[in-house]
Amino acid sequence: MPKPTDLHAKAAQPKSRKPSQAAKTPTRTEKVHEALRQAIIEQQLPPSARLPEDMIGETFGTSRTIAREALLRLSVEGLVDLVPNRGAFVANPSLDDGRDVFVVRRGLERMVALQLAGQLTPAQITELRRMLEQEELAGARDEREAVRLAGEFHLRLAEMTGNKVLIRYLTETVSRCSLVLTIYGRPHSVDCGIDEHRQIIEALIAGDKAQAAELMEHHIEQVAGRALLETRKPLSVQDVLAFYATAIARD
Amino acid sequence: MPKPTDLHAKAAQPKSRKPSQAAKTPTRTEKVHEALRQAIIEQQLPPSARLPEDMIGETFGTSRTIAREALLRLSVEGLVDLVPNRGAFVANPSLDDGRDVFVVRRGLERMVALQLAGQLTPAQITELRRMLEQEELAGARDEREAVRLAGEFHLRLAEMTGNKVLIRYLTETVSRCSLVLTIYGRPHSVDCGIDEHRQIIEALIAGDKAQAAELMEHHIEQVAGRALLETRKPLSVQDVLAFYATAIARD
DNA sequence: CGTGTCAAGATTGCATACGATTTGATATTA
DNA sequence: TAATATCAAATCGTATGCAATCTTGACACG
Repeated sequence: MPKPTDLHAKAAQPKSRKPSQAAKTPTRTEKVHEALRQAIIEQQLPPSARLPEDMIGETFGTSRTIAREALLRLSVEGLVDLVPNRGAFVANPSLDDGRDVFVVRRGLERMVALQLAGQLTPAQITELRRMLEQEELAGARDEREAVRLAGEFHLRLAEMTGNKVLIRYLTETVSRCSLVLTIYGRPHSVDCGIDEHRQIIEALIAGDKAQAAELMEHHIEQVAGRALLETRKPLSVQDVLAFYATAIARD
Repeated sequence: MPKPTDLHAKAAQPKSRKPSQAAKTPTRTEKVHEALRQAIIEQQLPPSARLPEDMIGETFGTSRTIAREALLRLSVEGLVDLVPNRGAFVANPSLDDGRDVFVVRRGLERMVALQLAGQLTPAQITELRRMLEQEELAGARDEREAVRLAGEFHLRLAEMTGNKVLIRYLTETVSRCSLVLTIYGRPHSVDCGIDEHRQIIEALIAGDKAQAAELMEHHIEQVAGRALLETRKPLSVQDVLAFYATAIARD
């Protein structure tokens, strides 16, 4: 590779307006991205559904360019499969893929717990307690809301670490876990045991790192177990075929 | 939000050609993406360097469209900062950002160790041993090569878990760690202690999960420590200003 | 009746055009 | 001189067009 001397621009400081920029990012791409994201994890779009750029553009009143960018972002998040020259599809992770996501999520949540134990501010504690109440309130009544709140809880914890990388990865894996659960989970049992959440908070407040990490891992294990261990639902056609395919592939 | 009933396409199976597709993905976007990635983590492009779409397109003989897509991908990897209406810049993570990346990487590497301990096949073991030899060989002589091999080692371990999510996240964090080290590390000390690598492999073979995890975490800690603890290099202008900015922002 | 071929249609890959935004320099004014 | 207004250059945001590629279904053939 030739040294791209052309690219050696002088290092200009990108006016890092970290404090101010937070407010606005309502770019059209973001909008479409978020909308699709929601649609997917709320099961409005079934796994493997086609997502042609044209149609998305039309639906949102923009051009293919925007749709394309949103799809690209979704594909790196793992919510969309981008097949070259074929188009975009809502991801349809195999059971194994699902397990992988949960494994990583468990590890990430463990990091959150370790980092937060004994570090919560009073304000954060009251906020978490309030979220817990809301969960209880919605729990019995509104299924969809309960699921949303449960996810929110985990995300909020991640945010409290202040670790941007951790936040992004956890956000992604939570989304993907939702998708996996819509495929393999039972029709929305309350995915998160509220009591488990409470225990976790207590451990975090107590500052018992080991205990908090343990509880958190166990909690995720539970959620995963409810869905993935019991292979109630029939496997998708893809899974079945994939099984035979790999069996055959052994040369 | 109106229910996008239009989007309810019938679920078409995207011919998941998992076995075959692995070979080809020489799309132009990928090429540019990879080239820029290399250039960045090999310090050919200094942090905060401008990366205008036009210029990149010209340099690689394609249009802005390609450059744009590559930059977008790089930005989600955290190697590039994308400032709306201003353009793309090589990322210039702050010291805190750097620490965050290392924290997450440590956790991810721990997952790798836990999952691999006692699970390595004989073929994998010999491969790892061979890599170790190569590292020793290059170690004293070629700095750049040594760094590359060290990264390779960690990536290869991740790949052996077979966990796609873990692989992706670790790939990303390794890249970002490289970038951080180019900013805050001393001019390329051999970033990975080869002996530490050897110990890790032994623990993995022995199947001692706790020991392997411990060694791995310690190893990453070492690498991070070599760079981040000792704030030898002066902080970047951004860091300094950010410090004063937050001091002032306290209203 | 199963299979191979091929053309039409659908959809993406990529390039290009044009308006919008930002920036920095220059001119203007108190 | 210092502050401000104005303008031109650079660069991005977005839409759109055309060629390349893939899919599908019809049709001929064995």
